[in-house]
Amino acid sequence: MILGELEKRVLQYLWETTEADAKQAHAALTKRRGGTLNTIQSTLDRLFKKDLLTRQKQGHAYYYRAKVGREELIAQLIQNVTSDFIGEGEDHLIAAFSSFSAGLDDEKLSQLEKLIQQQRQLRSQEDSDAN
Amino acid sequence: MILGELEKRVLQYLWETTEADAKQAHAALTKRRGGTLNTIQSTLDRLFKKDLLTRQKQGHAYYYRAKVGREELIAQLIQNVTSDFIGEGEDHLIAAFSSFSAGLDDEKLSQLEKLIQQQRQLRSQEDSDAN
DNA sequence: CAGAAAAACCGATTACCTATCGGTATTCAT
DNA sequence: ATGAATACCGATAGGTAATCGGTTTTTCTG
Repeated sequence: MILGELEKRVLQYLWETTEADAKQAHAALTKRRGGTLNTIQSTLDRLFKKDLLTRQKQGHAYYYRAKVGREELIAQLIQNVTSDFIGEGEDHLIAAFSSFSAGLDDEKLSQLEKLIQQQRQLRSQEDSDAN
Repeated sequence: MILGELEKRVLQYLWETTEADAKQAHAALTKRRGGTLNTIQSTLDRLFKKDLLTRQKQGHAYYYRAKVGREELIAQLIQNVTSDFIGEGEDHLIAAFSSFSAGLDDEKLSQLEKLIQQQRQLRSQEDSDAN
């Protein structure tokens, strides 16, 4: 799935704003770029059809919300763009790490390790929560 | 940068084969999909213009080689597709990790840690090599 | 060197997608 | 019911991949 320039901006806007209708989005996004309400409307619609937004009618207008968070979308995009190059049983992140590792300095490596620890910690907590 | 379906196949073929001209690529790729030599030729040319291949004339034909390896390309693609969502000072891999971590089991986490260790080791070796 | 063969190159077409916007149909509130 | 607000539809422009026919250029060979 490919995201156009405007679609990306709309998504980012919705992440900030939580919820908006076409009019609000248009007001917010058109300060620095022109374009009619209709353009925003069809962009929202496209994103909705791509299953990236939810919507709900309130009064006249649909109110849209992002259905996926930033992290989740990033994960989706990475999978889409790399899946053709990643074989069965191979993990996307592992492949990504192999791709990036050469460009990482010591600090970044440590940072990653910390994140891994955090993730582990998070899980043991969840486990005890479940009991 | 977006890669079309055929472009991806051609790249994968070149990673396997190291070097090939249009004719060879056509022979290899067209068994299961039809298409003329010309199609392969223009695809090779497009990839060349995208700076993903190098070429060199030998006899009649250009012989093409992949200019980027698989890992490198994956890294490029990830950066392209995510850069709009990643702020200054934020690292792509770190962001990717955040995106994927929820989907990783313990084994994958350990695998990542190992890779990080390897990367560190690799560096200390390079350091001593340099001396 | 001339002619033939091979491949590159050029241009057109099709298909798909985003961005854009005008015009019409709906819907809602009063 | 009527008018305003919004959704919906359809058309257009612009970009890129895939496809392929036809022409030009290059290279090999006799």
